[in-house]
Amino acid sequence: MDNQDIRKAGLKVTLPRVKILELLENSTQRHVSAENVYKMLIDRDEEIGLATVYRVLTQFEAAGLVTRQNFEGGYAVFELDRGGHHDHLVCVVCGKVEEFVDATIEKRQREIAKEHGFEIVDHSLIIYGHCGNPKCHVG
Amino acid sequence: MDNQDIRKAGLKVTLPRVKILELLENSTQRHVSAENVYKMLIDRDEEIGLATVYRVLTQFEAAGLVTRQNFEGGYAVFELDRGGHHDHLVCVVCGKVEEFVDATIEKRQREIAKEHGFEIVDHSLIIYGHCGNPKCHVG
DNA sequence: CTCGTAATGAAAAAGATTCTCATCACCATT
DNA sequence: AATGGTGATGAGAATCTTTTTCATTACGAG
Repeated sequence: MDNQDIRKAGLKVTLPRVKILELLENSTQRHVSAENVYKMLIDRDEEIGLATVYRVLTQFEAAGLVTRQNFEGGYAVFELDRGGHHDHLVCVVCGKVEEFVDATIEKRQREIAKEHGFEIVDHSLIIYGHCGNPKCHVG
Repeated sequence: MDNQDIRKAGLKVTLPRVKILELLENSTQRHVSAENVYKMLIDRDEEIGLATVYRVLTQFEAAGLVTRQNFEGGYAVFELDRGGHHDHLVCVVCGKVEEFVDATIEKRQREIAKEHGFEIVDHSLIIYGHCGNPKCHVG
C-alpha cells in the first residue's frame, strides 16, 4: 500500500507523489537523479514539473522512504529504501552500481564513532573501481 | 618544496597556484570548498579569480596533491593530501570534521571489491553524527 | 631578453536545486 | 454529492556551484 506510506509521512496523496513512488518501485535503475525521474515521467506523458520532483523526493527522504546519495559528479541520486541499509560499489567507467552490506564494517563504524565521542546518525560508504566488464579496464 | 610539487605535476609555477597551495598548507580548516579558498585569498588581498581557484584545485586533484570530497550540501570540499588516506566523521549539527583510518574497514573493502569482481580505485567513507559537544545534541 | 604557449581574470554559460506565487486539487466536513 | 480551507502544484525566476569562453598576461625555454 504505497499510498499509505505517503499518508503516514503526513503528506497528502497526490498524483505526482503516487507517480513518483510508482516509478521508483518499478524502475530498473535503483539509483536515479531528480532529472531522471522527471524525464521518465515526461516520457510516460505524465504532467509534472521538475520543481515538484525535487520537492517530493526531498519529502520522501525526510519521511525515510528514500535515500539521497552524493555520488561523484555534483548531483544527487535517490533510491527507494527497501528494507535494509546498504553501501555502494560504483564503476568509475560505466557507472554501474552494486550494493553490499558488511557486518564487520558496520560494527567497526559504530566503534569508531563511539571512540570519537560521536553519536552516529548515518553514514555513506562508496567504493569506486573498475567493474568486471573488460571494457571498463584501462589498457 | 611546494613549487617542486607543482612542477612535478607538469604545471607552471604561477602565483595563483603557489598561493592556493600555501593556503591549503597553512589553513586551520583541513576541508575547504573552492568558495572558501577564493574568499580567504580575497581577504588576504590576493588578486585571484574564482574560475582560477576551481581550475587549480581540479589540477591539484588530478596531480594527487589534493583530494575532493562530496559531502552533503551539494558542493565539494578539498583537502591537502598529507601522506595517508583517511575517512571522515562529520557532525551534522556544527559541521566539525574528524579523520580516522581503520585497518579492519580498509581490509574488508578490498575483500568486498574483489568478491564483486571490482578493481578498487578509491573509496569514500563518511560517518555522520552528533559530535561530543553538548550543543550538538537534540533534545 | 624575447617569444610561444600555457595560465589568468572577468563575465557569460551551464547544470543542479530551490523559491515565488498564482492556480489547482485533495479531503474533511457538510 | 457539493464545498471550502489548506496544502500541493507548475512555470518560471532565482540561487548556487562549477565550467567555459576569450582576450590579455606572464612563465620559462632558448
